[in-house]
Amino acid sequence: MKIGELSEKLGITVEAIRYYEKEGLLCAPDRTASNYRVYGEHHLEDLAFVVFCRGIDISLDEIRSLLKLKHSPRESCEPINEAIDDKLIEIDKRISRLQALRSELQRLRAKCLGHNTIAQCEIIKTSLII
Amino acid sequence: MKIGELSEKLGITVEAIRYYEKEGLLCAPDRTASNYRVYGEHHLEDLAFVVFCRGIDISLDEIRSLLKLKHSPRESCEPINEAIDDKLIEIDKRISRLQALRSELQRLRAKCLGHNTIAQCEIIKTSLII
DNA sequence: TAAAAACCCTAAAGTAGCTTTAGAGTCAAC
DNA sequence: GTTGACTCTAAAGCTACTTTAGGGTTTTTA
Repeated sequence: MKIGELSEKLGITVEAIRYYEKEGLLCAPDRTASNYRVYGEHHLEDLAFVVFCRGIDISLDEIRSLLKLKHSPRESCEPINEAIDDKLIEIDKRISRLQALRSELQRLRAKCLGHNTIAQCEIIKTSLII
Repeated sequence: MKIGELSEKLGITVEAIRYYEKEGLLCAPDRTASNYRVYGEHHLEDLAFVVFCRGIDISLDEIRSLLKLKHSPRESCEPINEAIDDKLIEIDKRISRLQALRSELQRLRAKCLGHNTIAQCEIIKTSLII
C-alpha cells in the first residue's frame, strides 16, 4: 500500500509517517520504479504501535527502545509493563492537577458573573494573588 | 527589583522573563547604568497575570490580547470570562480523555501480569488493534 | 583589597514533534 | 491531453521556552 492509504488507515498525516521514518521509528519501505514508498503488513503493525504509544504520550525516544524490544520476541516484556505503569502514574497526576485547576477556575469564574468593566473585574484582581 | 528577584517571586526562570519581554508580553523596564533591568510593581503585576494564564495553558498570543484588555480599564471584561469558560470546557475534555485512557491502559495492563516474553505479550498484541 | 562567587547582559542555536512551504515528478480519469 | 489527486525531497516554521557561548558587574569572602 502507498503512504496515503497507510496514513488514512492509522489516522495520521503523510508527513508524520515520513517524519517517523526519518527518525528511525519506521523502517524504510521498498520503493516503486517511480520512487513511491510501498508498505507491507509489518509496517502497518509497527506504525500502529507507534501511534498507540504516541496516543498515550510516550516520547519518540522511548518508542524507539520499545520497538527494539518488540522486534526481539525472546526478551522479557517487563519494560513494556513498566512503561505502562509509569504512564498510569503520570495520568493520575495529570488528572489530579487538572481537577485542582478546574475548581480553582470555577471559583474564580464565579467572582465575575455580571458584565463588568476591566477595572471592576474580580478575575484580574484575583489572578494577581494566585 | 532586578530580574533575579522577580523570577524568584514568580517562580519562573530569568530567561523566561527576558523571553516574555522580547515577545511583547512584558513592557521593557528601565535599566541601571550598567544595563541591568529594573522592575517596578506594575511589571510584577503584569507578569503575575502572564504566569497565571500560562498556568492554565493560555497561549502567548491570547495572553497578548488579554493584557491589552487588562490595560484598558473601561472595556468590558467579557473576553476574560470567555477565555476562562473556554478553558473550563477544554479542561473537562482533557479530564475525560485522560480517564478513558486510564481505564484503557489498566485493562491492557491487566492482560500482562506475569513475566512473559515479547512473543507472548498481550499488550503488544492488543496495541495493534486499538 | 583582591579574587572568587553570584549575578546580569546579548545573540544565536537547540528542543520535541511535528507542520508548512517550495518546487517538482507521477498517475488515473475525463 | 490535460486536469487533479497523489507522491517525492529538502528546508524552514511552529510553540514556548532552554541552552550555550562569551562577556560584563556586583557582592561576598578570605
